[in-house]
Amino acid sequence: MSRVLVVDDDPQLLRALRITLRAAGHEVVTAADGRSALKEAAAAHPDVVVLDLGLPDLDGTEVLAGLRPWFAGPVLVLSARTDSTDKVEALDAGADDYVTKPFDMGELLARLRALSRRAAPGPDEPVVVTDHFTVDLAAKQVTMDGVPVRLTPTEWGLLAELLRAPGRLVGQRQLLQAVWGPGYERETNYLRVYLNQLRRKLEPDPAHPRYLRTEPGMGYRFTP
Amino acid sequence: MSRVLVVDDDPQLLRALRITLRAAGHEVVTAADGRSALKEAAAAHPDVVVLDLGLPDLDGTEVLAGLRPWFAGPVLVLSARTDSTDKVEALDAGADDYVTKPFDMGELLARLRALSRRAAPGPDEPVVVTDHFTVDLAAKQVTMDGVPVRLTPTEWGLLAELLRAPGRLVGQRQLLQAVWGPGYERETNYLRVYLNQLRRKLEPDPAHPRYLRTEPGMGYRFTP
DNA sequence: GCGCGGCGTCAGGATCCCGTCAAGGGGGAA
DNA sequence: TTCCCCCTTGACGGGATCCTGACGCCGCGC
Repeated sequence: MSRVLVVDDDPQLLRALRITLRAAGHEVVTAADGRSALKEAAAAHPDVVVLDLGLPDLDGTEVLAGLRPWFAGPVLVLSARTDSTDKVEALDAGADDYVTKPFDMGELLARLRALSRRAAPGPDEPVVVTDHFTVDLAAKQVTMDGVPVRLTPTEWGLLAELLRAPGRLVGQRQLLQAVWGPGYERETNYLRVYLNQLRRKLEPDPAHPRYLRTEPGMGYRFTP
Repeated sequence: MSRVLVVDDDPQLLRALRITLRAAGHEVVTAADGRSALKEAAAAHPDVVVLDLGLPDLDGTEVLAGLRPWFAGPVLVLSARTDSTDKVEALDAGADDYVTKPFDMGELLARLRALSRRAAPGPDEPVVVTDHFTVDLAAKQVTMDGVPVRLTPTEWGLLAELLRAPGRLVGQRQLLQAVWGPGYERETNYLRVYLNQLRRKLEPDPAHPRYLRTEPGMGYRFTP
């Protein structure tokens, strides 16, 4: 049916999830910590990720942050923490659903079905190539003519959000919310400043953008 | 930001939701029972629906069933029932998320944000093709012979409203209200000006419109 | 033939939006 | 501590977009 990456450090729960998901017709890949989770995700190209927030090495939100720039599929977060601030944090960091432990297996499967229904058909190719520069979303690296280009975290977030939907127009609100978080939807200055910086670093002619184009009054668009 | 339809029979909760959602920058439409929910959904074209399962007239799943054939946006279900079989049932009936009452407002908003993030690539057909031009609603892009055509936000609003009902007549009042908002129903000048611009950009012979036709005294019609 | 309402067309000015630059502040590294 | 990088914020000029009014045309009814 689809490939699921399960990330959890509890071997017992991992085993139970593997059996249940297999029985439901999924192919299962597992990881027990954050680093191997990111590695497995890049290597196995899963359709869905089930992610436990309580990992030994990395914080769950760090894994989410490492995943989201290039992984377009749904991420379902598992956690023992029932506090709603934790939920809000994880959801805003890019999670699509949040289930508290202990949970019912049937419900988990139903939530996965609901998420898969919405699955973006876009190919989550971790590397974007143009005539002038190459962006490796998974490795967080940009190169022009083989020379690496240094981007600040904010520049990177903005670029990643634009590259996730090549050719599609991305509204300024969506960009602001994705990069700066909810509550910054009005700060369109930020977009102007950072788009300018990105264009200076990536565009062959920053005054006449070819890749990072502006649609006045609506948003921005990355055209390959 | 986006239009939310809230369906609940508890006036107090309805009021709280309305206030919270407004504060978060959403436009709010409400309904207190299943039948008016379906009517409102058809009339107001919401982006998201928040649906209480315990309604006086219809069962929540019936509302879902009535909504889903044509409504592609996210539906978040509210319910007092915590049993996981209820959750599975609702999720498999087409709900995208299931929150049990009582719930935290911040969490609800975060879940709505997560759902809206996914909303863009709908399962419906977001591309309209004619012999002379192609309109990609999701990417907000128009092309003629492969060459992109730039439209202003107002032109987009008008075109999108006309394309939502291919072949059907759209009244001027409906167009004005959809694009300029309530209170502009008399400004038929606007329609003349912007229809003119659209025709100049899209029609092969702007003087004799083939796709964006006028019905004198009634409105306009897009004929594929 | 005549008047009238609705529509298409055009152009000008006000307003909003975008690109650009530079200065200030905060946090992390040396 | 000091330094440096990055983020934020404000200001300004130029350009695009929107609104507005005017004019002429056409079809309809009288």
